[in-house]
Amino acid sequence: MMVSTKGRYALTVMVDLARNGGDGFVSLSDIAEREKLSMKYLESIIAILNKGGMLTSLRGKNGGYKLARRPDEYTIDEILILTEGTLAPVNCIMQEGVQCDKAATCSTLPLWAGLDKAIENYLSAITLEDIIQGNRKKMLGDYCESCDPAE
Amino acid sequence: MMVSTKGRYALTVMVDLARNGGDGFVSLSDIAEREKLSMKYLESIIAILNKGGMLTSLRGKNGGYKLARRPDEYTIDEILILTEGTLAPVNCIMQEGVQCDKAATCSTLPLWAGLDKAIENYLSAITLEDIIQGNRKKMLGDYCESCDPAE
DNA sequence: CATATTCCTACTAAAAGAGTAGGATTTGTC
DNA sequence: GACAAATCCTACTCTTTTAGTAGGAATATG
Repeated sequence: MMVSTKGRYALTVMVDLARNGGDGFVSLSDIAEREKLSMKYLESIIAILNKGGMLTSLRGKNGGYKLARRPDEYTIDEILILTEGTLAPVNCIMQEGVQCDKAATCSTLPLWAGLDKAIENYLSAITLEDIIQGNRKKMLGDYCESCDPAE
Repeated sequence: MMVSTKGRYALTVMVDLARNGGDGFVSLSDIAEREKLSMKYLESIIAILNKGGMLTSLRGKNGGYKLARRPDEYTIDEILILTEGTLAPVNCIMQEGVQCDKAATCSTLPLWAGLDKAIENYLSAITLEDIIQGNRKKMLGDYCESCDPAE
């Protein structure tokens, strides 16, 4: 499993904020209730989003969170990488510098690199806005059965 | 991480067999030595490949394993699904029947479904033969720097 | 000052990941 | 028939990750 509940719930929170945010701040308890998720757990997840600059927050009564940018300015890629740490499908493909010592001669490495690219490709082409618009064509591509054939 | 050492080593074993197999049987100790992997661990991995019909085996002295088909008849997809159980990037996208109870209204589900398809698409288009041929163009696509621009 | 909120640290239980250990069984060779 | 080399099989262990929970401090509003 590449994306854990951490990344999934983070995305859910972002979508919820995009939908229910508007100008004001949305409290975490509201989000947790709407999405039927543990507020305590969401706390730890939203902290990552907040520290990563994805949100702005306000403490105290009537406080809460709101998106730092417009929904179309977030790619799914960056949300998931921030919360999951990496989206690499294998350990071979982690950070820039350090590589497996067999990397130079490894015949399967190009496969993993290609898979990594395919995933990044897909997830960086979709934005929060696409999700709240329900842009199934963009998300499901050729596999979308309920998409208008004309674009 | 979507693919663990189990899937990675399984692929390594398959590639090794494709390269060093020929007609005869190759012993696991040979493979482990060549690939510098724990033979005991490989034992449990190759058992999955064997039971899954990917290999034929011969017990006793001079025994070993060999591929059940030609290298171009194995997709990477099927090797990894057999050994990993699933390649689904999230828990939401597991088996056919059972789904999350929020599936009907979940706005992020199409994203996960699309990601799943993108992964399957990539991995089912590549065969063992592509790997042993070092077909970087196919594996790395547009990101391949050392690929011939003409085809 | 009471209350609703974010913020912060620490803890825990279960599952998955990455092997190890030991031996039973089979088969070819001397 | 004994031996050696191999697959086959069951069980165990240690570590890391996952998925939370618990409790309280800091802050802002009415």
